[in-house]
Amino acid sequence: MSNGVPPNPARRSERSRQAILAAALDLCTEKGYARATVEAIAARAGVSKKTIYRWWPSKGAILLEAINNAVVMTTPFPDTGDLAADLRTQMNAVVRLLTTPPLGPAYAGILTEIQYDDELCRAVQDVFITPRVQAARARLCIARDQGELPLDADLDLAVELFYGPLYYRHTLRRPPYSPERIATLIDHVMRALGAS
Amino acid sequence: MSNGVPPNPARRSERSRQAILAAALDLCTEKGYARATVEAIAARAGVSKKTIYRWWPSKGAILLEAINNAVVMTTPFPDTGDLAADLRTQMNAVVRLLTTPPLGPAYAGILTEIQYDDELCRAVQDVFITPRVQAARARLCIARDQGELPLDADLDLAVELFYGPLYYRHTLRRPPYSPERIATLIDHVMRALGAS
Amino acid sequence: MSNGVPPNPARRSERSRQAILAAALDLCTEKGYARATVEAIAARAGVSKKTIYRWWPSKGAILLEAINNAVVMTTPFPDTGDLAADLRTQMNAVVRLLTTPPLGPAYAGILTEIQYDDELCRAVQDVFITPRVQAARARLCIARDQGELPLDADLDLAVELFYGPLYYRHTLRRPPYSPERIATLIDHVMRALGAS
Amino acid sequence: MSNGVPPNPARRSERSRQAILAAALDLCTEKGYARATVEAIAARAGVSKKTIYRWWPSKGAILLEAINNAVVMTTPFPDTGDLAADLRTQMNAVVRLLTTPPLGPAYAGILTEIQYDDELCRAVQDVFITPRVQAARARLCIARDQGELPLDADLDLAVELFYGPLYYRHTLRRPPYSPERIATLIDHVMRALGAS
DNA sequence: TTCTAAACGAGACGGTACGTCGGGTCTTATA
DNA sequence: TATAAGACCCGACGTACCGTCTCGTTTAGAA
Repeated sequence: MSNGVPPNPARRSERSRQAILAAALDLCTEKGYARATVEAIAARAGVSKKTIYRWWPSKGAILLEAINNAVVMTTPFPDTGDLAADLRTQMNAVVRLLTTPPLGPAYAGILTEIQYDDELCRAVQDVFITPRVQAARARLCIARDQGELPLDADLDLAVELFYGPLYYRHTLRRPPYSPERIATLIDHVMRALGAS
Repeated sequence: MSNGVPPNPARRSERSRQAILAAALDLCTEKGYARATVEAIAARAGVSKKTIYRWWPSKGAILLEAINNAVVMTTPFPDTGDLAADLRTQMNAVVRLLTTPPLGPAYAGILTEIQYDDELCRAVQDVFITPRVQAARARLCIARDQGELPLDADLDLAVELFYGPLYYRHTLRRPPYSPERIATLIDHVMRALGAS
Repeated sequence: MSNGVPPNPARRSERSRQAILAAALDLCTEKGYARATVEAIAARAGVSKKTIYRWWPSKGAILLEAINNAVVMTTPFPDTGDLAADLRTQMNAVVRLLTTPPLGPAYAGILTEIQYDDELCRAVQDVFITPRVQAARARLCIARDQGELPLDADLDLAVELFYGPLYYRHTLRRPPYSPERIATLIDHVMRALGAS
Repeated sequence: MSNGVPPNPARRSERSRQAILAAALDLCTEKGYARATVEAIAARAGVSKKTIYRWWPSKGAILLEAINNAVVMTTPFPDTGDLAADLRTQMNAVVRLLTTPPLGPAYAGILTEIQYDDELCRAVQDVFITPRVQAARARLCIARDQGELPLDADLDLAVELFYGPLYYRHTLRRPPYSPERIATLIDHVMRALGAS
């Protein structure tokens, strides 16, 4: 399936790479994930399809890189010492990621693609999901150590109780959580975890 | 863009309809949602593509009907008087729906399709999601009236706390909830809601 | 290929027959032979496709009947005693048949259809071509008997020399013969035949 | 309706082109013009339909090129100094073209297609008909200059008197001219033109 | 005059082919 | 040797008609 000889990254055109990532995000925003075809991305970026397939295995992979590029610098998990406040910050950011251009359509598209593309799924887990889940869990761990959560709190379940409803709404295309609703959600889950 | 004349349902071939629904589910199971093309469904069902497009606007619509056909008779929301037990029953059924052939692949495919297809999205809401959400909510309502939940319990949030984590796992392709884990989840959410 | 039981002509609906013939000619004129589909003819005539296929084996057969209906009463081969004049009359009529609505497009279409449809070809020969060729030959025969042509004139060749150029222009879609040009053509052929 | 960008002929695959032309002629011979569909040609040639539509607007255009390829090298209008003999040679070749595989079915099909397809008609005129008509006329011109025909001979009419009957027989699907009959035809037309 | 078998309108059906689109691979020329 | 350009094979799309086949509903000839 793959080429015999992998390309030499040293000779890669950074100019093309940036153009492709930008074109991919733009097209996702303008026409939606499904119509942002590799063909269209190549045309928009002024790039050959071959160049795209040389460096990425699929459209999803391009957008994963594009999103990661954009998000990586903006969102370490906050730690102000107030767990609920930090969760509000973070969860609102997730809702924004799921719903707001330019990243929203791209991320939503990736979430559909991983249902069919195992390779992409692995990549998304590795570079995107797992680190963020770990970060969230680590923040909860700190909160527990500082007494904001009981010692026996089920932190893995906690993560899913916090984020599950957000993804539930997205997957079923219900209206996204408002900040107020997120606050309510956090209160409930904290209570579920046995917080004071 | 649309048809001139809508077809006459009275003259519809039930034989073809059944063959199409069965072929669609089978192909979804065998080759996955993406490869279950309209072309392949038509061939498998021994039916012309025109017949498919006469009655359904898209592949997703076929599978929605197929799933609804299969599920409608098996799952009214149970009411044994024990809310937690009923939730366990129901939520395990949802996990099964999301993961187990022949319906799993089809339902998963539909959940991706509604991200792009507004008409299908509306149909899925109307015939599938909303009735089931309402049924769940109604069951919680009964539980509240019977004192299993406090009078001020936020039932809408409750639904999302129960089902959110299930869809979260599915959307991110994490391993599905086990029955034990579901029990734990239910315990936590009951506590979040302030159950005794 | 054919039905078990042939239909009973006594019970045939004359109303439908007329509507079909008219619709076929109209559609041929409006959209051309190729777009005058059986489907469109049925719709235009307010008639079921089954009714068409019950009485005609193909679109070409409909139009053959339509043309024959229209032409049969207007054109016996003229005989004024002046062969050249009669030929002018007749050949101008042929050019008109080949070029002028409502019969032109239909006849042109039939001439293409007989290249592929042997049954239609036989029908066209029997009901249309052969009688007219015979009539022309008969007229030439009379002319020969009356001394307008030599006794040894090759009448079969004559027919083809008269009509051949007309069909040549039609088949190659060159501009049709003008009346003047027809006169010249007749003069030449008369000379070829050895007329005084 | 038309394409955005015309393809670049320099990059064209000669291999595919040859395969397509050969497949088109073969299928025409084997199954007839009507059944030689673009789909079948593509399959036979081992080529995608896209490749066909990239370079030809229609099936007729393919066969026009195929025929022209095959005929161009074999038939300049002969000039042995004996007009009647040259006409015999040439007209027999035309009868063969109209009746004999592999070119006969293809040429016959094109002659029907040009009745509906104006673009193809223009192409056929330009690359096939007009040059050959001109060549015939030029040969007659030479004959006239050399005294084989009178100075005032109507050469345009002559061409149509020679070839008209051939096309007449073809269009009406009468049996093709035999060489002997062609000789008789030529004699008559020469006399019509006033040859000595 | 009534009955009844047919022809009828409507149009759904299984097919074949259409012309288009995009995927992923491969070739050619340029820098 | 990576690139832009883009032709290539392939598979699927959604549409158009084909000719066949039910369906009720007229309707016209025999009873």
